[in-house]
Amino acid sequence: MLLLETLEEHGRLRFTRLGGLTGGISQKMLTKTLRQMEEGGLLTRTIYPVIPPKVEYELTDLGRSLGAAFCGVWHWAEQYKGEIEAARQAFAERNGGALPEGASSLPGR
Amino acid sequence: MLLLETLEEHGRLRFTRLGGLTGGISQKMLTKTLRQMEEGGLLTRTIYPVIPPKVEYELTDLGRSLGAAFCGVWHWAEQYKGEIEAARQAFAERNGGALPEGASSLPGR
DNA sequence: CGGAATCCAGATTGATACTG
DNA sequence: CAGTATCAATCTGGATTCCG
Repeated sequence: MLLLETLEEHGRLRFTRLGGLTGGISQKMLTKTLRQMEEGGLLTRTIYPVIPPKVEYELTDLGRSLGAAFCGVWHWAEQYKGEIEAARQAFAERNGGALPEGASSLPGR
Repeated sequence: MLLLETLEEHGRLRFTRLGGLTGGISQKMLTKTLRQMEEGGLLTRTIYPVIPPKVEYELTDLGRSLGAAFCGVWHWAEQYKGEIEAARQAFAERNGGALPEGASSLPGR
């Protein structure tokens, strides 16, 4: 979803730039995710046979349509982010009083 | 998403029934996922202190709103399912000719 | 019935080093 | 620059057993 977003916003991008703009993604996951998206027809991968290498990624129509489809979820998350946080607080308070130590159901980070 | 769907369709459901209707989910994942959804405020968990035990799950307004938000993605998947499959075929043919054995990029089953 | 606890194989991911 | 290769640490989810 993040890559979809970045590519929607910036259009055609090179590997390193794409990684930088997306942020917080390792080079390995970037490669893997891009390949998967290419395989699924969500984007095109264009290789320029030059030195140093240059590879550009760009969403296909299919990719853009998926981005559009995710808009609803995107907005939902934005809109109810606070509500979810509140629900979590309430939940933790409800039955989180005496946890066996380090039992935060949601991973830290 | 599957649980969201099932609960949207059938309303208030008991644990075992919910698992059965959803299909293909282990008891462990069912429990875990339901707890996470409860924690996020997507559903309510109602315990009836009877024997044998009886617990019912029902979406909250927040949960239903998420279900609605996913509609776009749901439709997208339905609509472009074939296109994706075709893209994968093309991809496999493009550079899948001489794979080092057992290199199907997508996990089989 | 609705879980919790335990075990474990396999998948995911980050970190690191190497390359044309 | 745009990867690939490899190792190690998690994390995941299924299967199974036990319990009030």
